[in-house]
Amino acid sequence: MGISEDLKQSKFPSEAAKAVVNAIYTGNWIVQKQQELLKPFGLTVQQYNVLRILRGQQGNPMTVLAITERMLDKMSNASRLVDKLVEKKLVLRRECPQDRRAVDVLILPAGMDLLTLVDQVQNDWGKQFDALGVRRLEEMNQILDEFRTVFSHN
Amino acid sequence: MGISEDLKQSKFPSEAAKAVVNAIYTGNWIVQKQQELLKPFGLTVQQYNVLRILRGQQGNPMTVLAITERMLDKMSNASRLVDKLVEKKLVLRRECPQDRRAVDVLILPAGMDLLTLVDQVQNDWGKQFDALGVRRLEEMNQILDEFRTVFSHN
DNA sequence: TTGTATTTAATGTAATTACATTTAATTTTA
DNA sequence: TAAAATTAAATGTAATTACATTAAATACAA
Repeated sequence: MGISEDLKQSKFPSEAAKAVVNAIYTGNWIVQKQQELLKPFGLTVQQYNVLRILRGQQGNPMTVLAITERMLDKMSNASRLVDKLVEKKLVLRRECPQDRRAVDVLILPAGMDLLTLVDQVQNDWGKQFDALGVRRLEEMNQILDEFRTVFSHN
Repeated sequence: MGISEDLKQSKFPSEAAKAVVNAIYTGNWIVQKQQELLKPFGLTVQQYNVLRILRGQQGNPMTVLAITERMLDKMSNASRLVDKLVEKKLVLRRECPQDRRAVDVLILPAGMDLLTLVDQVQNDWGKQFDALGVRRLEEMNQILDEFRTVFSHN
């Protein structure tokens, strides 16, 4: 039931190559599930991610740059994501008084309310991973961190 | 140097929630690196992935559907990816004689040659993961497989 | 100060992706 | 067989993403 079966690929050039493929595949697999869950709420995964980041600031505003630093996908355009969320009236955008180049973004009550709804669904889904046990999940986090930090010198 | 620092998020609702975020982040992190490496060759990550799948068939043709089954991102449109590869003259598309609904796709010598070039760069990059040790990489693959199969009953 | 460099965000655009629909071929069923 | 259902791929489209450029504000250096 591993990656070999999922991708119908019996062998890999190395265990490292397999791990690379496995990590990408697992990430995509999760994102696709989340996408499904978010669809009824009219949110993309990226928009959801930005909303959660804003909530994490407990009502304090964040600049677009600060949001980008916390995003899972560094490539995506936070400016346009915020645009969409403003359109949906889930967040507020206003000029930052300290630095007029920057823009403060704040989550609105409607955004918080939507997150509350979405979280219920996402948490129900995520709960199933508890079956792995905290010990095993810690191990997974540890190993993924290690994997990325092989490159810390780059 | 873990996920907490990378995303500047000090705590997570649960170890499972952290693992979900970590898996997505790690997958994106790898894809971004690959993207960079592929750029000089004019290939997207998805196109590269399709080429490798075709090479894996050792010269045998594959239908578009068979390609889709092996793709890392099941969502993407193999038909259009093949289009791009045909445009670049890296693969050949022809009607499948057994089933005229289907289409056979074959990698061309030019495609193989390009892969050889790209592989050198990708392998150099991937080689650094060997520092983790085969044992540790096996553990990573095992744990990611487990993570996905918590849901095998869905 | 003034000119230069840097920072922050927005924008233009081309390409890609998501998703639904269509077309054509094959398989199943009545 | 003929009609209906299913399968495989292509296509239309709207949204999103990648990436370069621009615009505006601030910081820095001569």
